Order: sequence, then structure tokens, then C-alpha cells
Amino acid sequence: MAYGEKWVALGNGTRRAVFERLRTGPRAVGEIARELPVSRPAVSQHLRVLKSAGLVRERRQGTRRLYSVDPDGLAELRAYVDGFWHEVLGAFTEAAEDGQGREEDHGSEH
Amino acid sequence: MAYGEKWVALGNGTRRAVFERLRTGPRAVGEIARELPVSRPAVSQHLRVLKSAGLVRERRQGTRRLYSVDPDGLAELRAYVDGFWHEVLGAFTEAAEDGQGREEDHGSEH
DNA sequence: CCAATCAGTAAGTCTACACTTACAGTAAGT
DNA sequence: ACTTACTGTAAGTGTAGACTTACTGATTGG
Repeated sequence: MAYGEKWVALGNGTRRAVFERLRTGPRAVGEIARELPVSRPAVSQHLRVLKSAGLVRERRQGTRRLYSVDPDGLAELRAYVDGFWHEVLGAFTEAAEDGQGREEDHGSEH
Repeated sequence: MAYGEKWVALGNGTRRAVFERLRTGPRAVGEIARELPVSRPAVSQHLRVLKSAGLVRERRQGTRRLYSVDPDGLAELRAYVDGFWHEVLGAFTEAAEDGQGREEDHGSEH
């Protein structure tokens, strides 16, 4: 549920590659594995991690399982990055206003 | 330079904790280490990774080194997430328009 | 019912990497 | 010059985790 899982999930290159295959729509496990240099079970395990991180959904269709991006999970990640971004910008402009040349005045230069 | 490094960098929990300490402004290495359950060299190493990923800048001040978030690097990450988000949304609405109940029509429902 | 297809899980291996301690370097104060 | 404070780097260790090859389970079609 925490952001942490999402970052960990996307921290792995192969897992990110799997995730990106879902950019354009739902895909089956074997279909993804065929385009990557790893085995199908590996892809399956990566999808499990992505799913438990809330980044991916799964829907069964016959013997296949179609995985797709979970918009809610991705939205959370986006919100987090956005928040970080705005806070950093705020700290920047604030520092620029307070003291022009120095920063973090600790009260004395001892 | 690629997005990959940034994701890998933020994929580690401790490194993310270090990064978040820079949310509100520049901080010194030892100062960060004191707030975390790892040694100072560990923090130093994490900052190196964050720096080579383009997420962090370094500026020397006396014997200290002040690290701060690199707005450009963070902006790249934000742009990537945004792009992903919009593409996913596009795929969703597109799928909703094409076929109402089914998706990825392969030619027969047998 | 049997075979084929698609997938998840178990178990084991092997490497990446996060962490520690010890050491070396640099700037500033006395 | 000596000491103190702050930091980066080297070297070594231990473990998480990414991957493989079995194996098992479901669903569908003949």
C-alpha cells in the first residue's frame, strides 16, 4: 500500500520492461516473455511483484491471464512524484527569497 | 542519463530515505546519517548513486558537502511518469470506445 | 477422456549490492 | 604544525533477490 513497494517494484530493470509492455494495453504472460530475454516463470514472478505493489491488475480469459496497468496505482506514484517536485521547487524559491547568496543561516558564523 | 538509473536509485529504501531528507533543502552527509539507522559511509555511497543518476547535486562548503535535489533530474522522472500515465489513460479510453464489452478481438469468439 | 496450451509455484543457484570497519584526504581553528 | 571536524574510498562480508529448471494446476478442444 505504501509508496515503497511501487519504487522497489520499478527498481528492477526487467520488471520495468515488463511493466512497459503494458503501456498500450493488456497483455498475456507468455506473450510478454517471448519479447524478453528471460523465462516465462521469471515474467510471472515479476508480475506478481507488480501486482502486489498495486501497479498491475490481472484478469483471466480462458487459460490465459491478461495483465494491465492499474491506473489507481500509477496515479499514486504520479501524485507522489508531483508532491515531491512541488515541495522541492518551493524550497528553491524560498531559499532564493530568504538570502540571496547564502543559505540555511544557522544564526552565527562562529 | 537514461531513466533506468533513476528508478534503480530510488528502488532502494534507504536511498529513498536519504533522498527524502533533501525535500526541504540542502543537507550535509553526517547530518542525514544521524537520522538514519545506517553508517555515514553508507549514506555517502547512496548519495553517490543518487548523484550519478542525476537526482542529486553536491556543493562544498568548508569541510562539509551539501547535497540537494537536482530539479532537472526530478523533472525528467516526473515527465516519464506523466507520459506513462497519459498513454495508459489513452489506451483505456480507446479500448472503451472500440468494443464495449470485449477487448482485443482476435477474430472469433468460438 | 486425453492432449494441448497457458500459467503459477517450489526449490535451488548465483550474483549484485547494501552494509560494515578501517583508512586517507581536505578544510578550518588554535 | 597539530588537532578537530567532515567526508570519500577500499576492501571484505552476508544476504536479498533475480533467475533457472522442474512440477502442478486450469481451461479448452478433439
